[in-house]
Amino acid sequence: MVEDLFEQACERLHNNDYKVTRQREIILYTFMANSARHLSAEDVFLLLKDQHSDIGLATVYRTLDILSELGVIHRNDFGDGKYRYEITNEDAHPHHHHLICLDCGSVAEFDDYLLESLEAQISKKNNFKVKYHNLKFYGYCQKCSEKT
Amino acid sequence: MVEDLFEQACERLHNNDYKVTRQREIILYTFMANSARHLSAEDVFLLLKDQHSDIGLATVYRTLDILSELGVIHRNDFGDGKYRYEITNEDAHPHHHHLICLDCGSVAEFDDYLLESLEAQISKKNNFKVKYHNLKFYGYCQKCSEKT
DNA sequence: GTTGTTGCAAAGTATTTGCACCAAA
DNA sequence: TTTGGTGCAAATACTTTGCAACAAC
Repeated sequence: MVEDLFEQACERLHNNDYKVTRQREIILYTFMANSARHLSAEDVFLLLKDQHSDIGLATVYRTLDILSELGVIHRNDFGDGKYRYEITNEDAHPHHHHLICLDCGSVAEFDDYLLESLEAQISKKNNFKVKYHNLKFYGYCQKCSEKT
Repeated sequence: MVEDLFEQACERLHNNDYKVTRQREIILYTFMANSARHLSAEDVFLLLKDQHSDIGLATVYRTLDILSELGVIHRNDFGDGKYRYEITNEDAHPHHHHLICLDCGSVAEFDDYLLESLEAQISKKNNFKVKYHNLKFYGYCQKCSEKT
């Protein structure tokens, strides 16, 4: 299962004339090992610092670009000034959206099940070919609600 | 109607111990005169350049911060690396969401009418106090679809 | 008069790029 | 061997900040 994800990612790199380099493998593994988190480029870089201090920040940025272009990881913008990425795993963790706490910044998730029909309506009404959508709820998580 | 918007904005400034300065008035008028657009800080600055070249870019940024904090304008992030603002006008142009073209970057709008119930569900299920939501559809506008 | 505001230039933050060297296929 | 990838440092893009002069109330 986990190997599948990795193999799939390598295949996509191949198919798009990208090489499977040591750096890309390591970054991929980092995402697989942190599938519950939403990592920024800096986060990834810091996670690598101990074991793989030779990998530069620019390489991390370049790899994140490629992997998200290929759909291997998904790029999120939670409005905190940097992109955050998570590995795409439609089997174990299908398409979902985010609940972002305005107080502590924590990010929770919820499944996406009723945007499909809305997407179809929108497409028709506006002559707009929807490729994907992005839904975010901002508010206060339980912890932060209780503080007040 | 238009004066109302302006008066309301000034009132909110007052109520929050902000002064109603010449610069803030001018920037407000700029938004009212461009209500159909989604202006970045740079856009506003350039619109002012001819008639009001004395207003600095930093002032524009500071004013946009305050006005969006007060809800007079609304801050959007369409993923092109800068924030874009539009004036809030619940009467003439109620709460809405955006269709962003992945090709030409144009932004169209659609009304928001069915997210309310979803919001309630989410709140209950996740113990999360939703304050607001943000829905974006990415895809191709009619023009760009026809090019291919 | 008091206090918040302004313009400017400098600093900050996230990201991208040029280039010589290096490694995957 | 060919072609794309890498690390580094410099560059870029957007935004924020320190500060002395200034304007709203």
